[in-house]
Amino acid sequence: MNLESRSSVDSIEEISRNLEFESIDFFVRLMSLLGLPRSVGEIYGLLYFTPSALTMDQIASRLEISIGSASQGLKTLRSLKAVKTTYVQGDRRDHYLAESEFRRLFSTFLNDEILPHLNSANDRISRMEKEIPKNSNDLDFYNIRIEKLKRLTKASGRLLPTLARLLKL
Amino acid sequence: MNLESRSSVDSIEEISRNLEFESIDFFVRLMSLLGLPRSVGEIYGLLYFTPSALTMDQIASRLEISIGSASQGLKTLRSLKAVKTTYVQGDRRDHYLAESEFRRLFSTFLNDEILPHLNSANDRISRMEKEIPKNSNDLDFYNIRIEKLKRLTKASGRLLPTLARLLKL
DNA sequence: TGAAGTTTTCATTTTTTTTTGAAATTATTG
DNA sequence: CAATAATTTCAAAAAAAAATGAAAACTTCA
Repeated sequence: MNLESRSSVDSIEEISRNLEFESIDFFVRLMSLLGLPRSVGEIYGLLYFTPSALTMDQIASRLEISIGSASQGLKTLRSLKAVKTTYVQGDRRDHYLAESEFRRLFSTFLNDEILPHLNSANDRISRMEKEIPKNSNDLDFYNIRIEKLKRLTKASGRLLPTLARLLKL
Repeated sequence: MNLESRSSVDSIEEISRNLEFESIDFFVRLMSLLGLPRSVGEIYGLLYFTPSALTMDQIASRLEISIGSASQGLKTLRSLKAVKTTYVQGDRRDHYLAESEFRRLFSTFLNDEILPHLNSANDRISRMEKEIPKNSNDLDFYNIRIEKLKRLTKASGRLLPTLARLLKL
Protein backbone atom coordinates (compact mmCIF):
# COMPACT_ATOMS: atom_id res chain seq x y z
CA MET A 1 0.00 0.00 0.00
CA ASN A 2 1.51 3.33 -1.01
CA LEU A 3 1.51 6.41 1.14
CA GLU A 4 -1.14 8.22 -0.84
CA SER A 5 -3.83 5.54 -0.69
CA ARG A 6 -2.91 4.82 2.94
CA SER A 7 -3.47 8.40 3.91
CA SER A 8 -6.77 8.45 2.06
CA VAL A 9 -7.95 5.32 3.92
CA ASP A 10 -6.91 6.75 7.26
CA SER A 11 -8.80 9.89 6.50
CA ILE A 12 -12.04 8.08 5.73
CA GLU A 13 -11.66 6.08 8.91
CA GLU A 14 -11.12 9.24 10.86
CA ILE A 15 -14.14 10.90 9.30
CA SER A 16 -16.37 7.98 10.11
CA ARG A 17 -15.00 7.78 13.65
CA ASN A 18 -15.76 11.44 14.23
CA LEU A 19 -19.21 11.22 12.71
CA GLU A 20 -19.95 8.14 14.78
CA PHE A 21 -18.94 9.97 17.92
CA GLU A 22 -21.15 12.97 17.15
CA SER A 23 -23.97 10.68 16.14
CA ILE A 24 -23.91 8.68 19.36
CA ASP A 25 -23.90 11.85 21.41
CA PHE A 26 -26.73 13.29 19.33
CA PHE A 27 -28.98 10.27 19.67
CA VAL A 28 -28.19 9.69 23.32
CA ARG A 29 -29.56 13.17 23.98
CA LEU A 30 -32.52 12.82 21.67
CA MET A 31 -33.55 9.46 23.11
CA SER A 32 -33.15 10.69 26.64
CA LEU A 33 -35.46 13.56 25.72
CA LEU A 34 -37.97 10.86 24.82
CA GLY A 35 -37.29 9.05 28.08
CA LEU A 36 -35.24 6.21 26.61
CA PRO A 37 -32.11 4.92 28.35
CA ARG A 38 -28.61 5.89 27.33
CA SER A 39 -27.77 2.48 25.89
CA VAL A 40 -30.64 2.71 23.42
CA GLY A 41 -29.37 6.05 22.16
CA GLU A 42 -25.82 4.72 21.92
CA ILE A 43 -26.85 1.73 19.87
CA TYR A 44 -29.00 3.73 17.49
CA GLY A 45 -26.35 6.42 17.18
CA LEU A 46 -23.73 3.83 16.30
CA LEU A 47 -25.91 2.11 13.73
CA TYR A 48 -27.06 5.37 12.19
CA PHE A 49 -23.58 6.12 10.86
CA THR A 50 -22.48 2.58 10.15
CA PRO A 51 -22.91 1.54 6.51
CA SER A 52 -22.72 -2.20 7.11
CA ALA A 53 -25.01 -4.20 9.36
CA LEU A 54 -23.58 -5.04 12.79
CA THR A 55 -24.13 -8.05 15.05
CA MET A 56 -25.13 -7.72 18.65
CA ASP A 57 -21.68 -8.41 19.98
CA GLN A 58 -20.03 -6.09 17.51
CA ILE A 59 -22.35 -3.44 18.90
CA ALA A 60 -21.63 -4.41 22.50
CA SER A 61 -17.88 -4.37 22.05
CA ARG A 62 -17.79 -1.16 19.99
CA LEU A 63 -19.81 0.61 22.68
CA GLU A 64 -18.23 -1.26 25.58
CA ILE A 65 -21.57 -2.26 27.03
CA SER A 66 -22.64 -5.71 28.22
CA ILE A 67 -24.42 -8.09 25.89
CA GLY A 68 -27.37 -7.96 28.27
CA SER A 69 -27.62 -4.23 27.73
CA ALA A 70 -27.20 -4.64 24.00
CA SER A 71 -29.91 -7.29 23.89
CA GLN A 72 -32.31 -5.12 25.90
CA GLY A 73 -31.52 -2.03 23.88
CA LEU A 74 -32.01 -3.80 20.58
CA LYS A 75 -35.29 -5.19 21.86
CA THR A 76 -36.46 -1.66 22.58
CA LEU A 77 -35.27 -0.44 19.20
CA ARG A 78 -37.00 -3.32 17.45
CA SER A 79 -40.22 -2.53 19.24
CA LEU A 80 -39.93 1.06 18.02
CA LYS A 81 -39.11 -0.26 14.55
CA ALA A 82 -35.92 1.76 14.73
CA VAL A 83 -33.70 -1.10 13.56
CA LYS A 84 -33.94 -3.68 10.81
CA THR A 85 -32.19 -7.02 10.65
CA THR A 86 -30.48 -8.25 7.53
CA TYR A 87 -29.62 -11.74 6.42
CA VAL A 88 -25.93 -12.29 5.87
CA GLN A 89 -24.68 -15.31 3.87
CA GLY A 90 -23.25 -18.05 6.01
CA ASP A 91 -23.63 -16.29 9.32
CA ARG A 92 -26.34 -17.29 11.69
CA ARG A 93 -26.19 -14.16 13.81
CA ASP A 94 -28.63 -11.29 13.41
CA HIS A 95 -27.22 -8.25 11.66
CA TYR A 96 -28.65 -4.86 12.56
CA LEU A 97 -29.10 -1.70 10.53
CA ALA A 98 -30.64 1.59 11.62
CA GLU A 99 -34.02 2.49 10.20
CA SER A 100 -33.19 5.97 9.00
CA GLU A 101 -36.63 7.17 7.98
CA PHE A 102 -37.59 9.34 10.89
CA ARG A 103 -41.13 9.73 9.71
CA ARG A 104 -41.70 6.03 10.20
CA LEU A 105 -39.98 6.07 13.59
CA PHE A 106 -41.94 9.04 14.72
CA SER A 107 -45.27 7.58 13.75
CA THR A 108 -44.54 4.32 15.59
CA PHE A 109 -43.55 6.36 18.61
CA LEU A 110 -46.77 8.38 18.52
CA ASN A 111 -48.93 5.32 18.17
CA ASP A 112 -47.19 3.20 20.78
CA GLU A 113 -46.11 5.70 23.39
CA ILE A 114 -48.39 8.70 23.16
CA LEU A 115 -51.82 7.57 21.99
CA PRO A 116 -52.33 5.06 24.83
CA HIS A 117 -51.70 7.80 27.38
CA LEU A 118 -54.13 10.05 25.56
CA ASN A 119 -56.81 7.39 25.65
CA SER A 120 -56.38 6.73 29.35
CA ALA A 121 -56.51 10.49 29.92
CA ASN A 122 -59.87 10.61 28.17
CA ASP A 123 -61.18 7.77 30.32
CA ARG A 124 -60.10 9.58 33.41
CA ILE A 125 -61.79 12.80 32.39
CA SER A 126 -65.06 10.95 31.77
CA ARG A 127 -64.76 9.57 35.27
CA MET A 128 -64.26 13.09 36.62
CA GLU A 129 -67.33 14.34 34.81
CA LYS A 130 -69.51 11.60 36.29
CA GLU A 131 -68.32 12.76 39.71
CA ILE A 132 -70.14 16.09 39.35
CA PRO A 133 -73.95 16.23 39.62
CA LYS A 134 -75.81 17.85 36.69
CA ASN A 135 -76.82 21.50 36.95
CA SER A 136 -74.95 22.13 40.16
CA ASN A 137 -74.27 25.84 40.26
CA ASP A 138 -71.87 25.95 43.20
CA LEU A 139 -69.43 23.63 41.46
CA ASP A 140 -68.51 25.99 38.66
CA PHE A 141 -64.84 25.99 39.54
CA TYR A 142 -64.61 22.24 39.13
CA ASN A 143 -66.66 22.23 35.95
CA ILE A 144 -64.41 24.84 34.40
CA ARG A 145 -61.28 22.91 35.30
CA ILE A 146 -62.67 19.72 33.83
CA GLU A 147 -63.66 21.63 30.71
CA LYS A 148 -60.07 22.83 30.33
CA LEU A 149 -58.74 19.31 30.68
CA LYS A 150 -61.17 18.18 28.00
CA ARG A 151 -59.96 20.87 25.67
CA LEU A 152 -56.38 19.86 26.39
CA THR A 153 -56.85 16.22 25.44
CA LYS A 154 -59.07 17.11 22.52
CA ALA A 155 -56.40 19.41 21.15
CA SER A 156 -53.72 16.78 21.67
CA GLY A 157 -55.87 14.25 19.90
CA ARG A 158 -56.22 16.56 16.91
CA LEU A 159 -52.58 17.52 17.08
CA LEU A 160 -50.98 14.12 16.85
CA PRO A 161 -52.33 13.19 13.43
CA THR A 162 -51.58 16.70 12.20
CA LEU A 163 -48.07 16.31 13.48
CA ALA A 164 -47.67 13.00 11.74
CA ARG A 165 -48.91 14.54 8.50
CA LEU A 166 -46.58 17.54 8.80
CA LEU A 167 -43.69 15.20 9.40
CA LYS A 168 -43.27 14.27 5.76
CA LEU A 169 -39.57 14.61 6.34
CA MET B 1 -76.50 22.48 60.97
CA ASN B 2 -79.43 20.43 59.70
CA LEU B 3 -79.13 17.07 58.07
CA GLU B 4 -79.92 18.29 54.58
CA SER B 5 -77.24 20.99 54.38
CA ARG B 6 -74.81 18.73 56.20
CA SER B 7 -75.22 16.02 53.60
CA SER B 8 -74.86 18.59 50.84
CA VAL B 9 -71.60 19.88 52.34
CA ASP B 10 -70.27 16.37 52.77
CA SER B 11 -71.08 15.64 49.20
CA ILE B 12 -69.17 18.64 47.89
CA GLU B 13 -66.21 17.69 50.04
CA GLU B 14 -66.35 14.18 48.74
CA ILE B 15 -66.57 15.38 45.16
CA SER B 16 -63.59 17.66 45.56
CA ARG B 17 -61.63 14.92 47.32
CA ASN B 18 -62.28 12.53 44.47
CA LEU B 19 -61.46 15.09 41.80
CA GLU B 20 -58.29 16.02 43.63
CA PHE B 21 -57.26 12.39 43.72
CA GLU B 22 -57.88 11.88 40.01
CA SER B 23 -56.18 15.16 39.23
CA ILE B 24 -53.03 14.31 41.15
CA ASP B 25 -52.81 10.94 39.45
CA PHE B 26 -53.42 12.55 36.06
CA PHE B 27 -50.71 15.17 36.41
CA VAL B 28 -48.21 12.83 38.03
CA ARG B 29 -48.43 10.75 34.86
CA LEU B 30 -48.40 13.68 32.51
CA MET B 31 -45.41 15.31 34.18
CA SER B 32 -43.51 12.06 34.30
CA LEU B 33 -44.14 11.79 30.55
CA LEU B 34 -42.34 15.13 30.32
CA GLY B 35 -39.55 13.87 32.57
CA LEU B 36 -40.57 15.78 35.67
CA PRO B 37 -40.45 14.21 39.14
CA ARG B 38 -43.46 12.82 40.90
CA SER B 39 -43.59 15.60 43.50
CA VAL B 40 -43.96 18.24 40.79
CA GLY B 41 -46.94 16.40 39.31
CA GLU B 42 -48.49 15.95 42.75
CA ILE B 43 -48.23 19.63 43.59
CA TYR B 44 -49.63 20.78 40.28
CA GLY B 45 -52.39 18.17 40.43
CA LEU B 46 -53.39 19.32 43.90
CA LEU B 47 -53.41 23.00 42.97
CA TYR B 48 -55.27 22.39 39.72
CA PHE B 49 -58.44 21.35 41.55
CA THR B 50 -58.09 23.62 44.58
CA PRO B 51 -60.13 26.84 44.29
CA SER B 52 -58.24 28.75 46.98
CA ALA B 53 -54.53 29.50 46.99
CA LEU B 54 -52.42 27.21 49.20
CA THR B 55 -49.24 27.90 51.14
CA MET B 56 -46.16 25.76 50.80
CA ASP B 57 -46.76 23.90 54.03
CA GLN B 58 -50.41 23.35 53.31
CA ILE B 59 -49.23 21.72 50.10
CA ALA B 60 -46.57 19.69 51.90
CA SER B 61 -48.94 18.42 54.56
CA ARG B 62 -51.81 17.68 52.18
CA LEU B 63 -49.46 15.64 49.99
CA GLU B 64 -47.41 14.28 52.89
CA ILE B 65 -44.14 15.34 51.34
CA SER B 66 -41.29 17.20 53.01
CA ILE B 67 -41.09 20.97 52.84
CA GLY B 68 -37.80 20.54 51.00
CA SER B 69 -39.58 18.64 48.29
CA ALA B 70 -42.40 21.15 48.20
CA SER B 71 -39.92 24.01 47.92
CA GLN B 72 -38.04 22.30 45.11
CA GLY B 73 -41.22 21.32 43.31
CA LEU B 74 -42.65 24.81 43.52
CA LYS B 75 -39.38 26.21 42.23
CA THR B 76 -39.65 23.96 39.18
CA LEU B 77 -43.29 24.90 38.67
CA ARG B 78 -42.49 28.59 38.97
CA SER B 79 -39.76 28.25 36.38
CA LEU B 80 -42.29 26.61 34.05
CA LYS B 81 -44.76 29.39 34.92
CA ALA B 82 -47.16 26.67 35.98
CA VAL B 83 -48.05 28.35 39.28
CA LYS B 84 -48.90 31.89 40.30
CA THR B 85 -48.57 33.41 43.76
CA THR B 86 -51.28 35.53 45.29
CA TYR B 87 -51.12 38.13 47.99
CA VAL B 88 -53.26 37.35 51.01
CA GLN B 89 -54.14 40.06 53.56
CA GLY B 90 -52.19 39.81 56.78
CA ASP B 91 -50.30 36.64 55.93
CA ARG B 92 -46.66 36.80 55.04
CA ARG B 93 -46.53 33.40 53.43
CA ASP B 94 -46.69 32.86 49.67
CA HIS B 95 -49.99 31.49 48.42
CA TYR B 96 -49.95 29.36 45.31
CA LEU B 97 -52.51 28.83 42.55
CA ALA B 98 -52.21 26.65 39.46
CA GLU B 99 -51.82 28.39 36.12
CA SER B 100 -54.60 26.60 34.27
CA GLU B 101 -54.02 27.94 30.78
CA PHE B 102 -52.28 25.05 29.14
CA ARG B 103 -51.44 27.07 26.09
CA ARG B 104 -49.23 29.32 28.16
CA LEU B 105 -47.65 26.36 29.95
CA PHE B 106 -47.00 24.57 26.74
CA SER B 107 -45.37 27.51 25.09
CA THR B 108 -43.04 28.06 28.05
CA PHE B 109 -42.17 24.40 27.92
CA LEU B 110 -41.40 24.52 24.19
CA ASN B 111 -39.23 27.58 24.55
CA ASP B 112 -37.32 26.47 27.62
CA GLU B 113 -36.99 22.74 27.16
CA ILE B 114 -37.24 21.97 23.46
CA LEU B 115 -35.85 24.90 21.50
CA PRO B 116 -32.41 24.84 23.20
CA HIS B 117 -32.01 21.18 22.25
CA LEU B 118 -33.02 21.98 18.70
CA ASN B 119 -30.43 24.71 18.47
CA SER B 120 -27.65 22.54 19.79
CA ALA B 121 -28.72 19.85 17.34
CA ASN B 122 -28.28 22.32 14.49
CA ASP B 123 -24.82 23.24 15.72
CA ARG B 124 -23.85 19.64 15.86
CA ILE B 125 -25.05 18.96 12.34
CA SER B 126 -22.99 21.86 11.03
CA ARG B 127 -19.99 20.33 12.74
CA MET B 128 -20.73 17.01 11.05
CA GLU B 129 -20.93 18.66 7.65
CA LYS B 130 -17.55 20.32 8.07
CA GLU B 131 -16.15 16.86 8.79
CA ILE B 132 -16.81 15.72 5.22
CA PRO B 133 -14.63 16.98 2.35
CA LYS B 134 -16.45 18.63 -0.58
CA ASN B 135 -17.21 16.53 -3.67
CA SER B 136 -16.14 13.29 -2.12
CA ASN B 137 -17.95 10.59 -4.03
CA ASP B 138 -17.13 7.62 -1.82
CA LEU B 139 -18.74 9.24 1.20
CA ASP B 140 -22.28 9.17 -0.14
CA PHE B 141 -23.57 7.09 2.73
CA TYR B 142 -22.46 9.67 5.28
CA ASN B 143 -23.72 12.60 3.22
CA ILE B 144 -27.14 11.03 2.93
CA ARG B 145 -27.34 10.39 6.66
CA ILE B 146 -26.39 13.97 7.43
CA GLU B 147 -28.96 15.18 4.94
CA LYS B 148 -31.64 13.19 6.74
CA LEU B 149 -30.64 14.66 10.08
CA LYS B 150 -30.86 18.13 8.58
CA ARG B 151 -34.35 17.43 7.31
CA LEU B 152 -35.30 16.13 10.76
CA THR B 153 -34.25 19.24 12.62
CA LYS B 154 -35.62 21.51 9.91
CA ALA B 155 -38.99 19.80 10.19
CA SER B 156 -38.92 20.04 13.97
CA GLY B 157 -38.06 23.70 13.74
CA ARG B 158 -41.05 24.32 11.48
CA LEU B 159 -43.23 22.11 13.62
CA LEU B 160 -42.82 23.77 16.96
CA PRO B 161 -44.29 27.13 15.99
CA THR B 162 -47.05 25.36 14.09
CA LEU B 163 -47.76 23.33 17.18
CA ALA B 164 -47.87 26.41 19.36
CA ARG B 165 -50.31 28.02 16.91
CA LEU B 166 -52.55 24.96 16.80
CA LEU B 167 -52.58 24.87 20.55
CA LYS B 168 -55.10 27.66 20.93
CA LEU B 169 -56.73 25.53 23.60
C1' DT C 1 -29.69 -35.79 18.24
C1' DG C 2 -26.33 -33.13 20.37
C1' DA C 3 -22.84 -29.83 20.44
C1' DA C 4 -21.69 -25.28 19.54
C1' DG C 5 -23.24 -20.78 18.77
C1' DT C 6 -26.49 -17.07 19.72
C1' DT C 7 -29.80 -14.57 22.23
C1' DT C 8 -32.77 -13.65 26.15
C1' DT C 9 -33.84 -13.36 30.86
C1' DC C 10 -33.41 -11.89 35.36
C1' DA C 11 -31.30 -11.57 40.10
C1' DT C 12 -27.78 -8.63 41.60
C1' DT C 13 -24.96 -4.51 41.41
C1' DT C 14 -24.18 0.06 40.01
C1' DT C 15 -25.61 4.49 38.84
C1' DT C 16 -28.78 8.16 38.76
C1' DT C 17 -32.58 10.62 40.46
C1' DT C 18 -35.55 12.13 44.00
C1' DT C 19 -36.72 12.99 48.68
C1' DT C 20 -35.75 14.16 53.28
C1' DG C 21 -34.68 17.04 57.12
C1' DA C 22 -31.93 20.01 59.47
C1' DA C 23 -29.04 24.05 59.10
C1' DA C 24 -28.43 28.36 56.79
C1' DT C 25 -30.51 32.18 54.73
C1' DT C 26 -33.80 35.56 53.93
C1' DA C 27 -37.74 38.31 55.03
C1' DT C 28 -41.06 40.41 58.24
C1' DT C 29 -42.71 42.74 62.20
C1' DG C 30 -43.19 44.42 66.85
C1' DC D 1 -32.62 45.54 66.15
C1' DA D 2 -33.81 41.16 67.70
C1' DA D 3 -37.13 37.67 67.53
C1' DT D 4 -39.94 34.96 64.84
C1' DA D 5 -41.60 33.13 60.68
C1' DA D 6 -40.93 31.48 55.99
C1' DT D 7 -38.14 29.67 52.59
C1' DT D 8 -34.12 27.74 50.45
C1' DT D 9 -30.18 24.88 50.26
C1' DC D 10 -27.69 20.86 50.42
C1' DA D 11 -25.51 16.62 52.43
C1' DA D 12 -27.21 12.23 53.35
C1' DA D 13 -30.78 8.61 52.80
C1' DA D 14 -34.09 6.34 50.03
C1' DA D 15 -36.03 5.02 45.85
C1' DA D 16 -36.00 4.22 41.03
C1' DA D 17 -33.81 3.14 36.77
C1' DA D 18 -30.28 1.02 34.14
C1' DA D 19 -26.40 -2.06 33.40
C1' DT D 20 -24.09 -6.33 34.29
C1' DG D 21 -23.12 -11.09 33.71
C1' DA D 22 -24.08 -15.69 34.28
C1' DA D 23 -27.55 -19.15 33.68
C1' DA D 24 -31.36 -20.60 30.88
C1' DA D 25 -33.45 -20.96 26.59
C1' DC D 26 -33.42 -21.02 22.02
C1' DT D 27 -31.35 -22.17 17.07
C1' DT D 28 -28.75 -24.15 13.76
C1' DC D 29 -26.35 -27.57 11.42
C1' DA D 30 -23.14 -31.47 11.23
